[in-house]
Amino acid sequence: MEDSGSASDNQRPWQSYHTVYTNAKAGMEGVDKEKVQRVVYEMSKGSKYFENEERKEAFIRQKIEHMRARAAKLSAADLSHYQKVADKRILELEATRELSRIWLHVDMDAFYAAVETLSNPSLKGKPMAVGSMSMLSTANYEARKFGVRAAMPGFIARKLCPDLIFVPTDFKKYTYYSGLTREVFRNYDPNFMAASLDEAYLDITKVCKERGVTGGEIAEELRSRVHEETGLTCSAGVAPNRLLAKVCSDINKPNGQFVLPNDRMAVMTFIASLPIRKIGGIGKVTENILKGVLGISTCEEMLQKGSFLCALFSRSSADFFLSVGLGLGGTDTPVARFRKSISSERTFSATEDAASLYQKLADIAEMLSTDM
DNA sequence: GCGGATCAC
DNA sequence: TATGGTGATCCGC
Repeated sequence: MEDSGSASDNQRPWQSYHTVYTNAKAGMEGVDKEKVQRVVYEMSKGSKYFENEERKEAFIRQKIEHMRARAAKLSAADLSHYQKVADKRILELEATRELSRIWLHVDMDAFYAAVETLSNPSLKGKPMAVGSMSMLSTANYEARKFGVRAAMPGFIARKLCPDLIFVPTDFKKYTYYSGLTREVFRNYDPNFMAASLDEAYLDITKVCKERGVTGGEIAEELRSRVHEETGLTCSAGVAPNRLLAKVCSDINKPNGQFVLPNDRMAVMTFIASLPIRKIGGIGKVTENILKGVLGISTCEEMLQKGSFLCALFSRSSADFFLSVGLGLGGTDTPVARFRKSISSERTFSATEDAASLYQKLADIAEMLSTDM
């Protein structure tokens, strides 16, 4: 972990503001990352948003320092104790390993952008993003070559790619096409789990067995049928659990697939060199903390540093980290899921006018009431 | 139990 | 000019 207050940052200040848009995303392999970071920094510096990001980054650095100090204080006896704790947990987790089910994760390629291109074919081959000057939902692959990506504000994207075409979001359209894909999914697993409009998990164990085909063959067929029914392409991952299937669907994106066999050695080899940031649930903060405190970058290192993980983190966090190191993930078919909360929020420009703040509160409460 | 932080899409 | 909205979970207090 670099020290963000170092002299080198004063020479290249944009490198201290480096936590946004840095994780690898499909279609962004050839991008000049330093140029993108410089443009993002130039467009961001001085803004309230930027100040808040810096405040959050400073807080994380402080948290890392605190945890490093705790780690350094651990005695040999402590470490020996926590090594035993970790070894025991690893054995217990290993005992839960399930290799009898085949999971498929399907992920539509640049979904919103692809749908918009279907309804307006003149967009084909041109850099395009769905969203507004404030925020982009997604960008097509032509735009990604310029460093434009989902969650980036449009005004920065236009700086990176002056010819970028902006298309406003149209959820009705995406919901309709999502429904078409789900009709295809249903044929392979009637209990499939929708993760969003453009992602789903399918337990294809049964259909593989009944038809005497491999998971890879099902994935090829499903992707063809999705394309026939919608004109859209998707990518798929096949693996013994959902966590791994999700990682696999990203490997040959777009319009590709990757199969990880139901074999313990294959899983352990696959997971060994895998960057932890690829794992769902490990975001930029957790990545920074694990790297900064324990030097952990790959899943394999989760097991090697098991004693520290058990010493420094809660039981549930340590269990999650160790299970990642083992390549374990969900294999069950959860029953119906219930919504636990409902909320409404709106971003607005800063004001100290009490009357206007109360009015906004009333408006948002009204929207929430309508939703409920 | 609550509010803030983190994460995913 | 300008950096989203919804829902879930975890942690510290």
